[in-house]
Amino acid sequence: MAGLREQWRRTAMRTIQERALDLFDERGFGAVTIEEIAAAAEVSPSSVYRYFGTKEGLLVADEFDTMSPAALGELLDPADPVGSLVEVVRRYEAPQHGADDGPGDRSGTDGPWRRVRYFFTEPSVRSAALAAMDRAAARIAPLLEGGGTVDAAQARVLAHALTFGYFAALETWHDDGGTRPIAGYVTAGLAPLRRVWAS
Amino acid sequence: MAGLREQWRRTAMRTIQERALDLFDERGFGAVTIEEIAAAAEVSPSSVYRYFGTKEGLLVADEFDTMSPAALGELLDPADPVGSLVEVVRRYEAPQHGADDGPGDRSGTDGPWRRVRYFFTEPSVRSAALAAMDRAAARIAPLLEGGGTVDAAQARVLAHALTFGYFAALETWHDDGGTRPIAGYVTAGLAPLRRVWAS
DNA sequence: GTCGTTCTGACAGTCACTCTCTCGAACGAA
DNA sequence: TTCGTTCGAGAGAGTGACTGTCAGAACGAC
Repeated sequence: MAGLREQWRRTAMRTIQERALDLFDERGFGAVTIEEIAAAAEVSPSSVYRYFGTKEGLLVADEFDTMSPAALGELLDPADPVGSLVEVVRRYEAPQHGADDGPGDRSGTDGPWRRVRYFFTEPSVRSAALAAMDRAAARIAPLLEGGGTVDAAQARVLAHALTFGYFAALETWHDDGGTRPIAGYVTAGLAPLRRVWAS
Repeated sequence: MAGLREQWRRTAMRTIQERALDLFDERGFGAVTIEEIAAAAEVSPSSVYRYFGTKEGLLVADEFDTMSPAALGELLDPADPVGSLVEVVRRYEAPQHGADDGPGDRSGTDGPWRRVRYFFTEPSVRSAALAAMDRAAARIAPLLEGGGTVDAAQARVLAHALTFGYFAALETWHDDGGTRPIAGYVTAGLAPLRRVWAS
């Protein structure tokens, strides 16, 4: 059912991303070419572009981008978007999101840290991450009109406030060293925004 | 005092920007090369890069980027940032911001419309605009800690909420055709955010 | 097995952007 | 005014991200 083709596509994407991360960590983002990444992953450069679009996409590729609107709607409570966001982050942070290697040293594996670090150290990647936040905002904006207390324009503003507020919290987390759980930073950082939806 | 050098630099930047806009409007952003812009403005391509850094910078170059922190501090009231923002937009929209051509047809001249249009029609320009908002947020964040009611992390979140909320309002304005004043869209769109600073 | 579709890799081309170097013109001081 | 100094402009070459197109191969359905 999974489709043999689709299955191989996923594993190919994973290995490309991993090889890319390896090279980036080793020599720096700017010093690695797409061609080298393709060679390391044993695919053609064309495939890298087909899968990720841009070089930055290798780091920013986001499962939320491909999530269906319906699934997104279940995640987000229009009455308490900040709480929903914290919950999503908390679930996302739970184990299993470190590839499926057993317990042990987690520093070099694939916590969020490894990818996200580049959001805040590599300007072009930061820009791409901002664009991803922007796309996310466009998707959740309609979901915020729920209560009927805000119109479409305000929903758009609040969606941007949420997604980029999240981004800001993520940066604080990064600046702190990226050790403590992200959810705490989101809870604390976005606390003032809760007043928007307070009764 | 103005420095003869600095003066010519400014006029050069103006003409480059105007020629670029002309070409973009005529043939589309993607179909114009830096080389053509440089030729039209009678400067070298090197100068275009020196002045604006990137092709998108031609449209996103922002006087707030170069504004001193002190001047920024005077514009922004930590107790009512939304009101301050509206006030800045209102002042920015007042006449005189249309170059120094006399009254008359304003459609083709240089209202905000002409540049801002590309923020929402050209993806790469949108991305650059988001980056500019991000830089602005980094600059105003420290100013929001005024009351002592928010810490640095929360100030960063709120700064992003403000700047990208503004961006969202701007997009609504654009989608509406860009005719009515922007300040109205900012006031209406950011209204829910006022609750954050409500006593 | 066979056909239509879809994905892949190869290739070439464009252009944004960087780096380096040289020259001339503006600046500050005598 | 004049003489160093400094700064910016232009020229040129190079890199690499990204875009198209195309032929061939693997896949899925029958």
